[in-house]
Amino acid sequence: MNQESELQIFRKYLQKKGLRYTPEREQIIKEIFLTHDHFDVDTLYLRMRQKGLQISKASIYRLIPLLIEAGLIEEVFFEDGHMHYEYIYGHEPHCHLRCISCKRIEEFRDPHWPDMEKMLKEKFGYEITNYKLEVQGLCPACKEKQKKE
Amino acid sequence: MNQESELQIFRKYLQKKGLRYTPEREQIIKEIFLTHDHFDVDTLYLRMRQKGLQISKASIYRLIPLLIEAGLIEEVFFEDGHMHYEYIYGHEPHCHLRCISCKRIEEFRDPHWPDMEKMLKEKFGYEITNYKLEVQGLCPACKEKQKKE
DNA sequence: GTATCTGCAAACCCTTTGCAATAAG
DNA sequence: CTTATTGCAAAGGGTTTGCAGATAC
Repeated sequence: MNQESELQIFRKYLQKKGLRYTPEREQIIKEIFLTHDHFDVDTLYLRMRQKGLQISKASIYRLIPLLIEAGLIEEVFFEDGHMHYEYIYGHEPHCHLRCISCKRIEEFRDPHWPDMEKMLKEKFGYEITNYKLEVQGLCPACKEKQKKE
Repeated sequence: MNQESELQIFRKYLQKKGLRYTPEREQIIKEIFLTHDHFDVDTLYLRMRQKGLQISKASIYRLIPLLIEAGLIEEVFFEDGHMHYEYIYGHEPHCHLRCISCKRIEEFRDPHWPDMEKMLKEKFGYEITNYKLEVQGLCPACKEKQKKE
């Protein structure tokens, strides 16, 4: 569950695919691993630049599909014209509750998911690969603000 | 629940906002109302052109936020580089199960949602405006195909 | 009459891609 | 040594926007 083992998972994935483990890829992955927050390409890129790491955006864009296929990150939502990702490996699956006003995000577990998954398998015959429950609303603070207006 | 009443809902919405009910808007809305399928801007635009309706894409793009705010349509998912919408007014809320291979979509009800909504309100104090449960997987047909390969 | 709406084309922005040089295995 | 990867800059594609003329109210 430490950083070493996640890098190793990715190395194995690359090996299996005949792809290469480069310093650039290692730097990007380490930067993603640093936090469990959601991220987007531009923010990640700027964060790395500020640290003096010179990585091109193209390399980040090219790495993302690999990380998704390796099961390390996931698309979480599309907002403000670009995709947002989340580093998921080793973390319990969770859902997102977003405030439509201040964009704050709360995470929560869906206790019903195992039942739902079973139901979907039985009813539709699908092999489920992932699920995403996204709830939107007004957080308490923004609800207050609206009242005052 | 018929077409007339949905148009009226939209007219009221426009009136309240000081906006105008134009023939172009009416044509676009009627076209969206024709089917309950998911749609995207380009498909809608081409469908209208084939019928000889001359509407600019800009007008469709400008109308969409209004329809969402009026509660008539909803973003359902972002795929293949563009957003997909769904006409929701008067329809029971439902979730989507998508095949990652053939892109087929099944709809289903989430029987646990009322419980979840209650839980989220109590735990986080949010006023919930909408939710989206999106499940991905392999449909039975695509599962068969993969076995053979 | 006034403010909104339209179509058009250009601008925008995120993402992808072609290329020549570089580097991993 | 072969093939994948890099950075760059240009291209791509969906969406937004500025504008001038038209139109709803």
